[in-house]
Parts: sequence; C-alpha cells; structure tokens
Amino acid sequence: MFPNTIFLLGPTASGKTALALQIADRFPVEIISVDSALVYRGMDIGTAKPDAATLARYPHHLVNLIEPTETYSAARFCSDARAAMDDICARGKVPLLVGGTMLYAKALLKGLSDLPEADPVVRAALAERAANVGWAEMHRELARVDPESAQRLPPADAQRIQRALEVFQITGMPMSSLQQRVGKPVDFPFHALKIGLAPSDRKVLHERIAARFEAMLALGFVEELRGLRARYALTPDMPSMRAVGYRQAWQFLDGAIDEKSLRETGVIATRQLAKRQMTWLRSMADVDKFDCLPSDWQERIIDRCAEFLAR
RNA sequence: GGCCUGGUAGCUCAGUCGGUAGAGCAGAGGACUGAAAAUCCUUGUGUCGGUGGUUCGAUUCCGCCCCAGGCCA
Repeated sequence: MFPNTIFLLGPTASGKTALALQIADRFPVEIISVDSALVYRGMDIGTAKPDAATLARYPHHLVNLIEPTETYSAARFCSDARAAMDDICARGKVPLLVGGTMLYAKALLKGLSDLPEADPVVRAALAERAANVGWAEMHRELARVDPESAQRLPPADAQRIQRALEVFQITGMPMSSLQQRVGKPVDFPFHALKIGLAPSDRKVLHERIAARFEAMLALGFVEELRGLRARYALTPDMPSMRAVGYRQAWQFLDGAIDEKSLRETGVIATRQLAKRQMTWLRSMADVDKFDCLPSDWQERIIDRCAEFLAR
C-alpha cells in the first residue's frame, strides 16, 4: 500500500498557511512548501513567508533554499519534494504539501518529460540573437527545426520559443518529439488527498489581498528589498525580482513609480496572480474543492483529513 | 467677478482639417512541460459634459450653461 500524502493548494491570501499549521497541530504531518517564491532566502515580507518562530515550531521543507540571484525550477522542485517526502515517510509521518505554484504541484503529480535542464550559456546566446533579429524571426527558425512546437506557440511568446530552441540545440531533437509525460502511477507512489481552496466570492479575496499588501508595506517590505539590492548583485530580470510585489517595489526604488502607484499595481498584480492560480485549480479535476469563506471551512477540511488518514 | 486650460471606455489619455471614435492600463475569458509570483493569446457602443445654433450631417465649428484645475482681481 502506498503511503499517505496530503496536498493543500490554493490562491495567494486564501489562508493556506494558517490552515496548514492547524493540520500540523492535529496530525503527524510535516509541511512541504509548494511555492516558487518561498524558496528564496531573504525574501520574507513580500512573499508572506511564515515568520522565523513559526518556521522553528513548524518546520517547512523547501523554504529558504536558494539565494535571490539563483534560479529554481519545476524539475528541481519535483526532485527536492520527492526527497523530502521519502524522508518524512521514513520518519513515519505524512507529507503535507502546501502552496500555490500549481505548475509545481502538477509536475509532481503528473511528472515531467525527460528534457534537458536549462543551460544559461545556451539561453544567453539565444537571447542575444533575439535582441538582434527579433522573436518573430526566432519563431521562424523554430518552425524549421520543430514545426510542431512553432505552430503551438505564438511568435511573441519569447520564453517558450527560447526554451524550445534551447532543447533543440542541446539534444538535436525537436522538443515536441520529446514531450511525452513520464507520469505513470508508479512514478508517484503515494496515496494522495488533494484539497483545493476556492473562494466563492472573489471580492472577499481581493479585500484580503489589499489589506495584506498594505500590511507588508507597514512591515517594511520596501526596506527589505532595498537591503537585498545592497547585499546581492540583483537585476530586475531575475526570476526572484519578477515576483509579484518585488517587481513593483523595484520600480518604486528606481523612482519609476510613486508610492500610490506601488500600492495600486502591487495589489493588482497580486489579484491577477490569484486569478491565474484559481484557473489552474479549476482545471484540476481530481482535486477536492473547498470554499474558504464560510466560517467553518477549516474544520471541514480538518475533518476530511481525519477521515483520509483513518482509512 | 474676469481670463486661460481641460471635461471622450471603469482609469490615464489620443483622435476626428465636420461623415457618430481608439490606444495603454484595469476587467473578462483562455493557453501553459526545467523562469510559473513567469510568459503569452483573445476580448473595446462609449448620451465623445449639457443645451441651443450653423450644416444634408456636429463628438468635431459657434453661442450660452454646468463641472474641475490654474492665473488675475
């Protein structure tokens, strides 16, 4: 029989973290973060990372893993998460995967194709060439070596065109021919309860997002970024600095936008993030959805966990 | 009170040498395989402030009125 594991997936500001702590109080679980922003050390306020005391009392795996100058990936998440899950199970506990980065969750559950990992040198060369000839031309070049991918991708989707060209350069094969998911049941040997938080009223979530962004500013979010910029050789095109909030705070520190605009764009970007996360959740048919607005929503999910773990 | 500048999509604005109008942002929907808090796609009818006038035809020209901001009293 496969060991148990619980997924708790939801949009930003839906209350995932608080609920995870409650679950940890009642069941023998260990938390694994499923979040592409919490992996960065020093990015605490803007990512709504649990504070040091909470992290000490409730150890979180895959938090504070890398420097903000580094890059993480869905593939690395998969191997890191699987290693953590094996550890936790070996200790007789249940992995509780909590987060909002749906690609990571999907990759873990369904698997990824056997593709080469990102190569900074190849990417830099492609980016330089694109700067000269434009992405439309890069798209035409992709059409010559990988017509299937080129047809699927709009000529403006620089990121995906670059990736497809990168895969071709490294392997000599079109990415489309390699993209067969390897996610067979044996690749995910766990019995999983998948819970998705889906607020029934988007307005309430929007209010929470606005209040939380305001609270972040009051906690010194801008100062946090100022400190990071002083400590690391950061650039605005690094994945960490493109994170919601950080991108806007960066512009504010550069004097490109004023404080009012920082508030507005920060909240808007967070709302858009939540919307994208909810779109993903809706499309994941095998996830149990719970409305996270009724007063007793947390108890209902805890009951569901108890039922699952008692099987 | 006088003069000036504005009043056009939810917001910021462009424009129509007179033939009822379009960008960015927001919103909505969608895609998504090693950057995913990323990247990209689709989607714009609104008494063009009100009211008279000129005109075949006015959001556009003219008069008056209302509102906002500025300057002068």
